[in-house]
Amino acid sequence: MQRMATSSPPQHPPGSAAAGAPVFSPLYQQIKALITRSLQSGEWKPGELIPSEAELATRFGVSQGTVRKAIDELAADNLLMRRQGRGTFVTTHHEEQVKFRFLRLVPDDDSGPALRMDREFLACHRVRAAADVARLLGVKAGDMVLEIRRVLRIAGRPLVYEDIYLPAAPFRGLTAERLEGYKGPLYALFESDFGTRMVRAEEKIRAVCAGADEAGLLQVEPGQALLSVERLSFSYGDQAVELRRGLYVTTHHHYRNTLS
Amino acid sequence: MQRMATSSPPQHPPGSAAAGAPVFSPLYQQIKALITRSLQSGEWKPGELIPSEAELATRFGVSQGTVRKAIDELAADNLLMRRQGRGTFVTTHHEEQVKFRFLRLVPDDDSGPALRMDREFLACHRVRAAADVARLLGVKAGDMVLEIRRVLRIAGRPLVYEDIYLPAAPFRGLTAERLEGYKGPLYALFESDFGTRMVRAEEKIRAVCAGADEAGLLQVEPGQALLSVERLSFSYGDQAVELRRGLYVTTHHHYRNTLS
DNA sequence: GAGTGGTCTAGACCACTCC
DNA sequence: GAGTGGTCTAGACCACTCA
Repeated sequence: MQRMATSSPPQHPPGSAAAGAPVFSPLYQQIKALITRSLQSGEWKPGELIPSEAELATRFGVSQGTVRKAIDELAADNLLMRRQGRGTFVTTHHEEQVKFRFLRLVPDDDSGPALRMDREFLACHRVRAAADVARLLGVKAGDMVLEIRRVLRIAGRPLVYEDIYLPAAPFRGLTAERLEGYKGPLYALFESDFGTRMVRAEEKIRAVCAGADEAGLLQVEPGQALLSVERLSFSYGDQAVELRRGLYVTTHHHYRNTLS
Repeated sequence: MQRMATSSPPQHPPGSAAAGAPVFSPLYQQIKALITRSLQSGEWKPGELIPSEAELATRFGVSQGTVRKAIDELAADNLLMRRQGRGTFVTTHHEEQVKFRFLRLVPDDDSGPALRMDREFLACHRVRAAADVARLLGVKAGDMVLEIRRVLRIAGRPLVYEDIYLPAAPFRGLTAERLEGYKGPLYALFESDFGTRMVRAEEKIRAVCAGADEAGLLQVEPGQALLSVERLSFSYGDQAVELRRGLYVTTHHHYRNTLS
């Protein structure tokens, strides 16, 4: 492994990242990129054990400490999971603990046992992407996208209505039947069946009043306040692969966030 | 520095943290605790430079690498800030970049220049804590707390209404006049005048309909949907020191969150 | 007991900031 | 050039898991 030198002319003023300047890149960042590439290419699949630190150090020709630092950061980003004595594993959405990494809605009274969430799929069809959807997903306006609509219920009461958009190409073959038959989280299905792992997401949250349609779907009064959550999810390499527009009923649940 | 041994009887079954078992504590965690204590005691004040890694290593009798790992974690928790070539500084709320660490409301169209936020204080008085407020702040119901009410405006339009509760004791001397005269963020004032640093916070977010009073204060129609944000802020040692109930107008702004 | 990640050390050298 | 944090190495030992 070659270190990227701060090559020849040290002409650019200190502190300024001059245009196109060959900036210093630490070795462990390069290792991190190599590991990420192996994850992306499917060399190590979600849930699997990756080679030991010593093995990777040999493979990349660096010290174990350098591999360690790379893995540290990937673990901090939730791409890998370390387990002392066992090894380092690729993170997966098929795991109890990770189930609520993306849905941040929790019961106001969380003392009782966690209730099972029921899902009803209302639609799953191909449509042409509207301009805003296309822009966010990084496809051309009018390109085909998959649209999924569903309602989540808890103890029979509607809690969430979601409108989900996926680029058609990578999710070819995703049908209503497949959705109905699948038990786990949607992101686990995407991971298993389509090799697309959601790694990161950004949400825009606002309060809106329920319109007639939404009120009907969520069994609330028209005009009731609902939490509107627009989520853009990214896979490896910061590629946007899902747009989700949700309406949450927050009468007995709330969106939980931690600031630090 | 003594390492905490996994003391005598290794009787508890592996993997289970048996009651009161003297668990293994790495050296760097102990160093981290010592540094935190110095921060809490005011030995190093917000904005100040702390001793160099080498100096701390000597003081604590450990290697620089161990101090480094401790500082790494404190920096990740936003308690310290490293600056290559200059040193390590205590984080402070008096800094441009940190201004919006806690207020996550951003304009829908963030292309224009950031607009200045105007503040109007509606109240600042001592009241007896209601049961729920007392519980969250960790004081006894009926104890005195400080209540501050304010409205934030942007370009003259009301954006946020907040009802803030502080335990009376540590904030003795905080008056309406002091609030009016202060330019920076509230958390910067708390830090400078009362030695209380907000380090972490938890928010519960829901959607509510504006009542008559709230609609008046925020200049919206009664019944309009508002974002309700209840924030509990913590200082060093996970001590709750502020409860804030806010209502955000999200017609041209949204709450931004990142999931990973 | 072998293998894994986790901690700790000591030392070298690099990049950055400031005088 | 002195001082700081940032990177990288090599090696020792520890805690944990599993066979």
